[in-house]
Amino acid sequence: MPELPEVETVRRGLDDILTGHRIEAVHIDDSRLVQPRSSRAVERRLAGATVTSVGRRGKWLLLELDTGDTAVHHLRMTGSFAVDGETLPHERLQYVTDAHIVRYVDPRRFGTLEVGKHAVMHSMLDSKLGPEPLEAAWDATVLRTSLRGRSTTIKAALLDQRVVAGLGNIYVDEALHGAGIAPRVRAGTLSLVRAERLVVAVREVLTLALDSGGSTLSDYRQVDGTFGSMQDRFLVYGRAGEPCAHCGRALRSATIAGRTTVWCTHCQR
DNA sequence: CGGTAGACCTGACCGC
DNA sequence: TGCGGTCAGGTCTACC
Repeated sequence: MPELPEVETVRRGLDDILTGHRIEAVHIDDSRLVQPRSSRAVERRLAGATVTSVGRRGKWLLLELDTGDTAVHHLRMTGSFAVDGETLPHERLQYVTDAHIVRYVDPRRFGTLEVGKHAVMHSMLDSKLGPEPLEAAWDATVLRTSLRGRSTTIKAALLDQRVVAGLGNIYVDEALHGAGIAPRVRAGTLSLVRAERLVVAVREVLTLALDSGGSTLSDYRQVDGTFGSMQDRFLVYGRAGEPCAHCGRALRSATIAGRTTVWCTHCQR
């Protein structure tokens, strides 16, 4: 589920709830969650720490702690957080703070939690992630440089977190539609003009999604329990066979880069 | 180097 | 109602 807009929405919710508060206890109920597996050690390591900020890098959430540690969550497909209330189905972890109980829920248990020293966690993320798409440092020239010589499709390239951090299957399809670029275009052949259009389209769709509180499909919701509304604004994702919003022709679907991909064969070249 | 399938899990949904 | 098949927002690994 969660791509950059959903993870950023969760970050803002967690920042409001956790920053400045002391973690009294952590309860982990999923032997797969912690990497590398030692739930009890992580529970002990986090207990007593105060959260100094909640950050995000790509699709990763970072709880910065006054102990010098960073707790790094990845939600994968179905992870989400909720605050207070009753125990939820598929609850895998609780942060019990001096003010709230923060619950991590993940039906499919793909999500991960890693805890380590601040510098270690940040360099781990930097080693696997490219630039943030909403930061000015990422532009058409940077994008073209990262795509140079790559024969793979633009769809696969945008899903590659080393090219740009935070896009997933939904927002790649939406951005390619916005930019008028077909998903099978060879990444290394993108002209500067088209790269500029793509950067603009990525920023537009991510900004719209952030303003909508993210997309709610089945699992995702905001930390306060409210739903996002970006799913109502998708122009291509989940709309195979429906008319293109621009030209009215039926949207086409195929598997590209191993993922279901939807696009308009007329508007996207 | 690059690409694609398979694995990791569970639930929802569809057709019979 | 129940069963089997298919699909899902992500990433990593094995293999060609």
